[in-house]
Formats: sequence, structure tokens, C-alpha cells
Amino acid sequence: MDERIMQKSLAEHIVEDLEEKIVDGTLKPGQRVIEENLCKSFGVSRSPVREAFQILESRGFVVREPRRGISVAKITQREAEDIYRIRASLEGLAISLTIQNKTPDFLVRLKKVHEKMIRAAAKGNFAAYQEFNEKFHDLIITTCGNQRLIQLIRNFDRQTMRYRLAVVSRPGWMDNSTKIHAELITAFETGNTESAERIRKQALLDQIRRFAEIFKNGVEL
Amino acid sequence: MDERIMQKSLAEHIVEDLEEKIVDGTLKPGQRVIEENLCKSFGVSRSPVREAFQILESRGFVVREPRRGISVAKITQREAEDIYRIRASLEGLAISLTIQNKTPDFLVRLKKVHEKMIRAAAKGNFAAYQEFNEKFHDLIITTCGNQRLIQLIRNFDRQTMRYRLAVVSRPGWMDNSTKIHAELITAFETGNTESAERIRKQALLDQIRRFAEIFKNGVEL
DNA sequence: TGACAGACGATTGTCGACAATTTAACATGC
DNA sequence: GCATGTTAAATTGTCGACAATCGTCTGTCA
Repeated sequence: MDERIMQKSLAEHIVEDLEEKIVDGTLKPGQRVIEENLCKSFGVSRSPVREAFQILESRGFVVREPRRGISVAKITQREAEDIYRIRASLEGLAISLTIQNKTPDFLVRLKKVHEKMIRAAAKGNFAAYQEFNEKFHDLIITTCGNQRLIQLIRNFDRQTMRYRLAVVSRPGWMDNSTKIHAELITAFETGNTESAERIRKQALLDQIRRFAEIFKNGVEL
Repeated sequence: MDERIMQKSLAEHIVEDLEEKIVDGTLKPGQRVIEENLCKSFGVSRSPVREAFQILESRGFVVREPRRGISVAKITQREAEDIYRIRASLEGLAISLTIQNKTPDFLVRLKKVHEKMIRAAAKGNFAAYQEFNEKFHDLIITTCGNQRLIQLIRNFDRQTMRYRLAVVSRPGWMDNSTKIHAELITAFETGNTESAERIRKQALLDQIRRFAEIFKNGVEL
């Protein structure tokens, strides 16, 4: 190791890199990951690599079989359902807290993102739409103020993100999504907690059905 | 290391031991924990100890300041509130799932535990009452069938467990608790999901107030 | 006497090597 | 030809040591 300029732990870098590769599909679910290979490609020893695996395991991105090594976590249909049910509950809570905590500029910012989404949709710019979609929900979540809750939701989101493409790349998805966001904004404006919660929960629960279809069509786990 | 009989990882043992010590208060919140000391007391090298810390950190029992080492996690009043809000939401979900999933013997077993609790209360056996109380809720949670949910709730429960004593050792707590359990059982019997959820959520939210009092009275963080 | 600089000690981050175990390959016998 | 036992390779679990960093103590100077 020569570069001592970086002040943030070596393992963290590996975590970020691997998590990104898992999320974007470079590393496939079920794929075995050998420590030593990573040591070479990162040019470090096994200690930070193992530490990184530990963190990734705790976040649910990899699984470790005691003497068998590490592989990228698969998600069964059952687990996807489990996760989405939890998320629905958690995001419901987040929304109710956000409505309590919201400052005046929250709605302004939310609407701004929403408009950008609409413009992206009009241009058919799917990638941009996706990006603003994430920003939209992220804004709602982070405004809730409950740090642990934010962390939990973010993590679950990233765990299922690699299957997202299959979920969102369906005809009419953008239109449906836009409609839901508009409804959410209305609920936020009127401070209708119950309505906002219900809308978001339903949207997430609907995704469970999409997942079921995906699994039926035999996606690579 | 001489004993190679054990098949389950060395770090896991350390995790269990430390988590127990943190939960039961042997290790105080905020207390610094030095790796090498543990190495000596466990008779192992630093690798498994560090691995254990990694796991404990991910579970929220210790915090690591980048170059400063590790200390037992404190819980601020704010965090306690945050955690209990999340738990309320999560346990609400668990209860609704349990009512969907429950087999005939679930209620039988639940009632059996409940009766043991009442007997323990009659004898003034606080420790036994506590034990059955945990079993009561654990039975409800595990019956929900959502593994990730079970894990999450268990972990949050253990994180706040070290403050439990201060919460439950209040006059009238056993009576109140018994009453709530009776109501819960009724709700389970009639399959009244909404009622069961509400009762449990309220009980957890009430504990937030207790925590506020504890913090006011200046407990050791 | 008080503040600052430098050196020392303590502790964590990282490394390379050894030990243990699992997987795979191979040879042997029926 | 197939099953089975044995050996070899690959990979993980664990170890002790070195390097980097942070906190503290001490000594000097104003």
C-alpha cells in the first residue's frame, strides 16, 4: 500500500465497489466470489476484503456458508415478497413521520422533482425518469427524520434493486407511476396521512405481484 | 487453539458472548472495548475478534469511530424513540401476518404461556414472569413466517433490552401487561387483525414515554 | 505559570503465512 | 462400468507481526 492519502477505510471502498457490482448485475446472484481473486484485483490483502464481505453479508448482499465461502445472495420469490411487505410497512411509517416533520420547502422540492419526471417521461428518457423517480422517493424517506428507518429502507431498496429493471420496464409503468406520484403529492398537500400511506403501501404491494410474474417467467433467480 | 471439536466459527462465539454482556449490562453503554484485551480473555488472535466486532456493529450493539476504536453503543432518547416507532410498525405487520398464518395450536400454546405468566405474577416471581412475557411475544412474532421480519424485530428487541429493566420494574407493570395480553388473545381468537395490531402498537408506543422518563431521571445513557 | 512542540505509548489498520477443511480428481476393486 | 476410498488442489479460518495514527505526557520557552 502506497497511497495513504485516503482517509476513509480501505474496506469501505471494496464494499462500495462490490455493492455496486451486485446491484447493477455485474455480479450475478448465486455467483461464487473468491477472496483471493478480489485481493489481486484490488491489490490488497485478505483482511480488508474479509471485512468488506462481513459488511456486505450484514446488508444481505452476499451469503456465507460456513466453510464453503461466499456467494452473491439470491432472492427467492418468497424472500422478495417478505422484503416488500416489510418495506410497505416501513415506508408507510416514514410517510406518516414525513407529514409530521415536513418543512414548507419539502413540497416545493417534491413538486420540482415530479415535474422533471414528467418532462423526462415526455421525452421518453427512461434513465432520467428512473433517476428522478428514485430522488422523489428518497426525498420523502429522508424527510422523515428517523435515521434508522432511513437506513433500513435504503438497504432493502438496494437489495431488490437488481430486479427493479424487470419490474419497471413494463408497458405503462411510467404512466402509472406518474399518476401515483401525483396522488401522493395531493395527499401530502392536504396532510392526509392515511391516504398517503395507503397509496404508497399499495404501490409496493403491487410490485410483489410483478415479482411473482418475473419468477414465473424464470428470471435468473 | 486446541479445541477443534466445535464446528461453529470462532467469531460467532465471541459475538454471542459480547452481545450477552452488552444486553445484560456487564458492558456499559459508551464503554470503550479494546481488541487486544478481548484477544487475551478469549485466547484468540485479533482476526476473529475484529470479525465479531464487525457483526456487532452491523447489529447496532457497538459503534466504531474510524481511527478511535470501538465502544458499546449508547442509545439517546431520540434513538430509543426511533427504534420503538419502527418496532411498533414492524410488530404490527408481524401480528397481521400471524393472524393469517396461525395454525390451530398457536392459540393453545399462546394461552398456555399466558397462564404461566399469570401464575408467575400471582407468586410475585418477577423473573419467571419476564421470561414468559418474552416467550409470549416471541411466539407471536415467529408465527408470522417472514424470516427477515423476525430477525429485524429480534434485533431491535435486543438492542433496547438493556434498558428494559428500568421500563418494566414499575409499579403496576405486571398487571397492565397481563391485561394487554388478555386483550391480545381475544383479538387473536376472533381474528380481529386491526384490534390486535392497535393494541400491540399502542403498548410499544407507550414504552416510548417510559423511556423519556428514564432519560429525564438521568440513567447512565 | 501557562501554552505549545515534540516524543513516547497505546491502539487500530493492514499484511503475509500457516493450519484446517472442503472440493475435485484419480486410482482401485468389484 | 460404477461405486468407493485415497490423495491432491483450492479456499477459508486463524495467527502473529509490522505500519500508521491518535492521545498523552513531558519539557521548554515566553
